[in-house]
Order: sequence, then C-alpha cells, then structure tokens
Amino acid sequence: MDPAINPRKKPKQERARATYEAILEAAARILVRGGLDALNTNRVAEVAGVSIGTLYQYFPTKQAILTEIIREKRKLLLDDLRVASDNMKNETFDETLDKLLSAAIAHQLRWPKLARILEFAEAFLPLEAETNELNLAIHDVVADFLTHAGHPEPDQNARDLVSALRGLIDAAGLAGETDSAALFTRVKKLATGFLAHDQ
Amino acid sequence: MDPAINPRKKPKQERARATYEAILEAAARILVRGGLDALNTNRVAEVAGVSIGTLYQYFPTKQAILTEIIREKRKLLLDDLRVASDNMKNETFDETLDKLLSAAIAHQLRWPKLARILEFAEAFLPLEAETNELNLAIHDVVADFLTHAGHPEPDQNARDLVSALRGLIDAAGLAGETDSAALFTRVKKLATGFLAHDQ
Amino acid sequence: MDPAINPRKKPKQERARATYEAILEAAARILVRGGLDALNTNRVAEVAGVSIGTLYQYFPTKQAILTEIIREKRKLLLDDLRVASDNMKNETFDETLDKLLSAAIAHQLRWPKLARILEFAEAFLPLEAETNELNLAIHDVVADFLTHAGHPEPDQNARDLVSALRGLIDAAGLAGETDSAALFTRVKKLATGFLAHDQ
Amino acid sequence: MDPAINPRKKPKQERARATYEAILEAAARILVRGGLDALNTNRVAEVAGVSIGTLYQYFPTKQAILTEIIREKRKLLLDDLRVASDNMKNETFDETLDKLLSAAIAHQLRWPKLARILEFAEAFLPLEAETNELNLAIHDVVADFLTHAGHPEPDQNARDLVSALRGLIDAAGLAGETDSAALFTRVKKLATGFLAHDQ
DNA sequence: AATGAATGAGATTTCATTCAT
DNA sequence: AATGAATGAAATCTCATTCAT
Repeated sequence: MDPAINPRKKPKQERARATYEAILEAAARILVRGGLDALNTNRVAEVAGVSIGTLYQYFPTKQAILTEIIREKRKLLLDDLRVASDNMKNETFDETLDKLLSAAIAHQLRWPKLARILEFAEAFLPLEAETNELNLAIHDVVADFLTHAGHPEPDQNARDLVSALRGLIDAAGLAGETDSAALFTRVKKLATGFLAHDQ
Repeated sequence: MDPAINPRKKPKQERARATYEAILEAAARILVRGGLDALNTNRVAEVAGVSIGTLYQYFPTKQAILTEIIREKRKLLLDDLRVASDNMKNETFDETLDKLLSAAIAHQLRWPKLARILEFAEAFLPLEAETNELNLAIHDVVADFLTHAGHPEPDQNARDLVSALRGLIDAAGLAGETDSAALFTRVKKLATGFLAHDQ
Repeated sequence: MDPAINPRKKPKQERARATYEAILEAAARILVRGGLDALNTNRVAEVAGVSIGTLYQYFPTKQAILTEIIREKRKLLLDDLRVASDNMKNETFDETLDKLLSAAIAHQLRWPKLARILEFAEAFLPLEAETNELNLAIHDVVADFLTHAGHPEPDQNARDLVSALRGLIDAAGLAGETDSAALFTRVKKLATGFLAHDQ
Repeated sequence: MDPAINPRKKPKQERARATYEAILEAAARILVRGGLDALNTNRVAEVAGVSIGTLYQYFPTKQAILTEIIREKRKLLLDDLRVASDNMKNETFDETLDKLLSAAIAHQLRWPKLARILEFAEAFLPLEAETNELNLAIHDVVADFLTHAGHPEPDQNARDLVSALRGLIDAAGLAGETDSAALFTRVKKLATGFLAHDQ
C-alpha cells in the first residue's frame, strides 16, 4: 500500500471517526464550491474545524484525502449497482436495466460537480490497486448484466455503454439539470438504442 | 474582455508570432505529458525556449494560456465539423454522419489526454463569451444536421448525442486506443442506435 | 475590513506575539534605513529572522505591514497627546501647549525618517476607517484644546496648526536635527504666532 | 554629472523636443493618477505614445525622468518667486510677502498630488548638485527677503517659514481645497504670526 | 491525541533595461 | 531616430508539510 495516498490510520474511537469524516466532508464541500484549485490542506482543516496537525494525523498527504473521497463514492455507486442488479435472474431485461440506470443517474445528480472533478482526478491520479478494483467491480456488474442478457462482447460493450452514459449524465448534471425523470428517458433511449443494435 | 484570461497582445512582427505560437505549443506539450498540475509558467517558458518575461508579454496569466489553447482547439474542431457537414444537402444521411463522426474521432485521438484536460478545464474556467460561442457553434452544426435529417427535437438530441459521443471517444482515447477504424464502428453504433430510436 | 491591508490574524500564543512584533519592527528598521523602496517582504522576513511563510501567516500583503505600522505609531502619538492635554482644565494655556508641542516633537524626532515615510504612505494608502479615526482623534485633541482656550474656529485652526507644525518638525527631523530644545523654541514661536493672530 | 539621473541628450530638433516633453508629461500624469507605485517606464512610454526604445534614447534611467520633472517644477517655482520678490526695494514688506505667498500657493495648488509626490521623492532621491542648487536658490530668495526686511536670523527663519508654509499648503492641496483666496488668508496669518514674533 | 506556529520550495508576476532590426 | 521584442533579476505570495509544545 502506497503510504502516500492512503489514510494514516483508520479511526477507532467515536470522536476520531467524527474528525475523520469531517475532514472528508470539508474537502468535498470545498471541491464543489471552488474546484480542484481551491482544495488545499489548510483550508480543509479550517472548514473541518480541526487543526492542520490533526488533519495530518489521519491523512499523510493531500492526495490521500482525494483518493479516499473517490474510494467512498465509488464504493457507494458499486453498492447501488449491485443492489440494482441483484435480482436480475427473476426480472425482465428492462426492469433491471431501469434500476441500473436510475442508480447511475441518482449517483451523478447528487453532486454533479463533485462527480465530475473526481472522475477527472481519477484519470490522472496514481490510483491504488484497491480503488482500481472498485472500478473493475463496477464494470463487472454491467458486463455480468449484459452476459446474462445474452449480449455479445459484453466486456467491450459494457465499457462503451458506461462511457457513453457517463458522458451524457455528466453533461446533464453540469448543465444544472435536476429532473432525473426527464433525464432517465433520454438515458434509457441511449442505452436501449446502443444495445438494440446488436440484436 | 476579461483581462485575466485573454492574451495581452497579439503578435505583429514575424518573430513575435513565432514566439507566441511556441508558448502555446509548449503549454500543450506540458499538459499532455504531465497534466494540469505540471503546467506552470516557468516550465512553459523554458520548454518554449523563451524567457519568463517574454511569456508575460503575451499572456497576462497562466489561465490566459489555457484559455487560448482551448479556443484554438475548439476552433479546429468547429472547422472540421463544418467541412464535414458542408455538403449534406447532396449526401445521404449516413455519408454526412460518417464524416462528422470521423472528424470528432480524429480530433480526440490526436491528443486524447490534452482533449480531456481541456474539457475539464473548460468546465471550471470563466470562459469568454467568444469561446462559449464556439461551443454553441459546434452544437449548431450537429443540430442543423439533425434538423436537415428531419429528426425531432434536434437541439436536445444534438446535446445528448454530443455528450454521449464525447464520453465514449474520451474514454477510448484515455485508454490508449489508437485504432480509429475500430473506434469508429462502436461510435457509429452508438450514434445510429440513439438516433434510430426516434424514427 | 479590506483583507488586503489588515493583519490576517492576531497572534494568540506567546511565541506568535513575538514573531508578529519582530516583523513590524524589522519593517520599521528597513524603512528607516532604506526608505519605501527598500521595503520588500523577503527582506522584512530576513531581518525579522523568520521565514517568508511565517510573515504571510500574519500579513496578507506588504501594504498590510505598512498599514499596521502606521496604526501603531498613530496610536502612540494619540495617546501621548491625550496625556499631554489631560489636565488642561487645571493648567494655563501655555503649560498645556508646551506639553502638546513637546509630545509632537518627541514623536517626530524619535524616527524622523520613518515618520516622514509613514505620512507619505498614509496619503496614498486606502486606509481603513479605523486608522482614519485615529487621525481624526488626533485632530480632536487639538481642536478641543483650542476650544477650551476660547479660540475661534477651532476646527480649521487645529487643522492648519497641525499641518504647519508637521511641516516644520518634519523638515527639522529630516535635516538631521536632534536638539529638541532648540526645535521647541522655534515650534513654539510658530504656534503662538499663529494663534496670537486671532486674539 | 551622474549619468544615471540626467537626460541622455537634450532634444535639438522640433520633433525630438515634442517627444521629450511628451515623456515628461506622461510621467507626471501617471504620478498624479497612480502615485509613485504606478510609475514604470513601459507605462510612461505607452502613455507618451512612443516606444520604450525611444524613451531610453532620452532618459537613461527611470530616476532621470523623475529628477527632470522635479527640476522643471523647482525651476518654475524659483522663477515665480524671483519675479515676486523682484521689486521688493520699491514695495512695502506686505506687498512683497503677499506676492511670494501667492506664488507658492499657485505653485502647489496646480498639481497638489504631484507636488506632494515630488517633495517626497526629492527627500529620498540622490539629487543632483544642480537640483540642490535650485533648492538653495529658492531658500535664498526668501532669506534675502527677510534680510531686506531687517529680520533677525534670516537663514534659520527662512528655512522654518518655508517648511511650515509647505506643510500647510500641502495639506490644503491634498485635502482638495481649490479656493486659493481662502487659503491665502490662512497662509498669510501663519507667515505674519511667525514673523511678528521676532519684532 | 491535538494544536498551530513555522518552514521554504516554488509558483506567479512585474518592470527596468538592452539590443537587433 | 525609432521600434518593440526580449530579457531576467527580483518581488509577491501560496501551500503542503513538519515539529515543538
């Protein structure tokens, strides 16, 4: 484990856990308001209401904070997607697809700006194996779904579908759209159009 | 004109023009190699082979350099798309579509990392009206194409199609793909699938 | 509070207080030795024996340092003048006047060059309301004295008297005079001559 | 003659003279608008409408420009004072005094801010012998006047009177006063009060 | 465990001055 | 004589990180 991008210690006590979360939350809030440029450790500590020394008790570097936020968000998405596809054996293709798309939309529209920043950071950060595994797991959920639906080339198609959807949903989020129902319609159109092609 | 993100002066003499271009090229190269974090004015001047003072004769801030690169690239893409759709009245839908997609792919695969960085930067930079107009013009080319093809809701669909395509092509570029023919097939599939839905 | 000319934070701990004062003292010393041109943050930090980073913990800009010095000196003068005129009800006109003039002379001759520089800087700095209030308070002390002495138009005369005295004492200080007794004689002559006119 | 603060060459031709004056005028205007800090050679050249290269044809350094402005203004004042005291042998004390005071007031109120800046710069600049001679000549005019009036210690008193008057008129100018008649009354009061003391 | 004062490398930017054309 | 492109030393300021208390 690269010590430079991993938390120094996971909090054990109650108070420590609160501090730890406060730091991550502060960093997220700063990212949303001011973008990557505005993220600096002093400010994070200040917004979190802890001293800079305390911050460094938990995170050895600034990157570690960013990485941890990415990990958290990725984990949330993975969990939601797993829940969404949990029961695909007993559902129609469309039922599961809808749940997957809804999960993705909900995830992105929650903090559109943050999501966009994290995606960018992810692409240029030296990510930990563990975080990459999360991304792989996400891909697997979609690939599994396509496989189960009898789709050809599930790997490639899963990758492309996810990329395209991400592009669409990202743009909508950044443009300030909040009507997830309206967005869902267009997202569904994109997904089914793309997948229908191979039938 | 916000003085913070616009060139201080356009070069008049021959020598100055070369310097100006060298700076932009150096900045682009640095972005490709090291990402946004690696971009600093000292390094740009060094790579461009000019003094830091010279750099600041032309660009008042680092952001101005970034903005100018975005403007240039956007303009290139717009021009290519316009050429691609120039003759749509005498062509089939598919002929023009193929040319548009090819242009987009070529544009993105040329400098995938740079393209991604510029898109990100664009989303967080206070862009000039003029640069925003370029983006609007790009959208218009696609919307015009859809209109001409008798497609419903050309505006919304142009926006969505562009976003989705961008997501797909970006990801391919970042993943290191260089086979534009192979990518074209998948991109075409996405586009036609999405558009077919409305027919 | 204009963030550009006010201290970033007042020191809380003992060590910090010492640092804060060291910075102001260093700046003052530099001004005395080399004038406004010699004042730069690197040199101030160096002379103060702290790192440049530490300096910026307390003062966000160079101007903030200058402003704070002005504030301190103005406050000292105001306090001295107040003490000097404290007991005017029980003193003769001349007794109080002498004390006021002595205070002014002492103040100016202590650091003649610094005093001159600060006055100049003051005239071109966007001073805070608070600092302007100090100047007003100084004026009020003199105006009150004139009022108490039954002098006509105490406001205008206080202003003019202070300006003229300042001109005389400044010049003496800059010329290198150190004999405050000799200076006092001439200053007194100026003051009484000016005030006698209205009797 | 220190080459660093003297004009490189006095203009001979008509066009050159215009350029030379334009540079000095531009510098003066910049000083009035932005103070000493705003004065930089590139800006002076720009405002003067000449290239930076041309500016350096006439002035070897920035200081040379400032010095020349001071020289010009001092010379103007000296001339005016000489004219004012020209005929003192045939005039009453008061007549000549009034003319001298009026000249000083007119001089200062013309560009109060500029006058203040130049005085400050003068005090901290390594002035040329020639410029110092101008100052001495000014002092001599006043001292001669006092001598002629039979005043004791004309040197010391001339110095003090000039300093005090300068303080008063400066402050008035900086405060935005433009009514020279009103100012004259107060200035006269100061002068006569001061001088009466010795009778 | 927490604090916050302190550090200093390094980034941005200015501007007096030179020099090739 | 004039131009203006180019220089680079030096100034301002930031921020990730350390460490004494």
